[in-house]
Amino acid sequence: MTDNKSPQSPKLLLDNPDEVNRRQALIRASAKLFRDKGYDATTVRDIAAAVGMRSGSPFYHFKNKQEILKAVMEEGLHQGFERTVAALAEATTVQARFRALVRTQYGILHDEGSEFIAVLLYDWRSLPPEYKQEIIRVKDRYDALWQETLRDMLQAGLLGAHADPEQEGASDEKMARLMVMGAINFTVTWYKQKTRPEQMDLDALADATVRFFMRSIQI
Amino acid sequence: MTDNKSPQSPKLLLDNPDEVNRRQALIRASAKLFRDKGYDATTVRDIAAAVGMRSGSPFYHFKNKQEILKAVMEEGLHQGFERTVAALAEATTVQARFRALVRTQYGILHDEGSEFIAVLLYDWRSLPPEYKQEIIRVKDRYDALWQETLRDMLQAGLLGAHADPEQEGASDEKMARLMVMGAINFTVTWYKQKTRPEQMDLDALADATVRFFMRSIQI
DNA sequence: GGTCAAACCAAGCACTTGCTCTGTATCATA
DNA sequence: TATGATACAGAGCAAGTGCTTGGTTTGACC
Repeated sequence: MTDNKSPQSPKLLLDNPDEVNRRQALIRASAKLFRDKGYDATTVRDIAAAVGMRSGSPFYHFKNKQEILKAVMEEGLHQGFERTVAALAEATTVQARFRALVRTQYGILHDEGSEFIAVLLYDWRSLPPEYKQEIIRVKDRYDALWQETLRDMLQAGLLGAHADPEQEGASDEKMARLMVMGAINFTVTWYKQKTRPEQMDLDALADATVRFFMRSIQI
Repeated sequence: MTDNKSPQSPKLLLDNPDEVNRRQALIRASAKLFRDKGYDATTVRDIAAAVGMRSGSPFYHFKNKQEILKAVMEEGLHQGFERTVAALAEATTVQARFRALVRTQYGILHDEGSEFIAVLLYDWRSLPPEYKQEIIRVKDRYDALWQETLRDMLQAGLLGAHADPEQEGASDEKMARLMVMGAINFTVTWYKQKTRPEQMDLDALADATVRFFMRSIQI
């Protein structure tokens, strides 16, 4: 016995303009499943069923399961990059840019239908090494967006222990990025949206995060 | 074909006093494997081979694979709790206790042979819900150790944006813990020991972390 | 109306997985 | 010396796994 369901009716192409590309539907469905159960615990049959396919059909779009994982991560990085660039474009001051970075990252991690980066963080070790390098290349550009603003923050004395003008520099910048992004990214392990009403929403979470990390300006 | 190796020679009981208990050896070996490849990607045969058993033998010590995962996490929390309590006992000032917490947590996460908590963070979702509750109970006591010191830090104005005496309190304390522990715990995704010589060791990493989070004392 | 590619199904293969079950070597104790 | 408990080995089963392969449907285009 293999699959059993009603016969095919491939009219999704015209019905749902959002998913003209069935490949994109597979990526989105896979991201949700990977985020919930993990890459290894998600079977190809799960993925296929989530988009109304049979178990063998995803391999028309991807040559193997690992390429689905890679596609999910790439999708996340590209979406994340564009969202971050757009958010930074609207911010003028350093403080506003920092707040924009934080808020956008929370959205990327926790918005509905945006499970890609969470998968990247969770299932990184499931990705074959040859794929890792390609992803890292995109991730570096992503990190650079943060690094720039954090450097300005440090120089302005808005971050870190004390505003010491003659400090190491690059090492501190990297440390600042790892700590701030670490704290934010780690929310994927504990933050659950829409569970309880008293739960902070993403705006409140971003505010609290900015408040915690950013030093008040010494007037 | 199943396993094939030399016949058994069960003298480990007296040879290796560290692992009088073979169950403990299974837990330790499993922790390493889980940490490397993840729970789902680690087979029972991997675990058995790591301690010189055949594929069916671990089930003499554990009723199923999930109980091995649970045992790994419990071991991690108990070890972590004791290490943390011991470290706090030697620290007197608030700053020293904070530094002790940070340094100990890094050790728990990255010391050789101490992969339990990393597994807890990585493979939490692989644990069946009925087991999760038991673990959470222990984890809460663990978190309380942090909460106490962080509260003192906040009240002394050593943490957070500004030392505002009449602030919310409990909410801030929790946020502080989530941010600080998040940043530290997230190092499991990027910190690799003993790779390159210029890499920070755990002491340097702890110092940099404390420096980043802790405000200098206003003299 | 015939052709063709895109997109999928149906069926299954080869292999792996967690786990069981029976037997057995070892040691402690009576 | 008999007996029971401990701690495995050995063999394998049933279910599930990623993936392949050949055929089928659909819509587009000349």
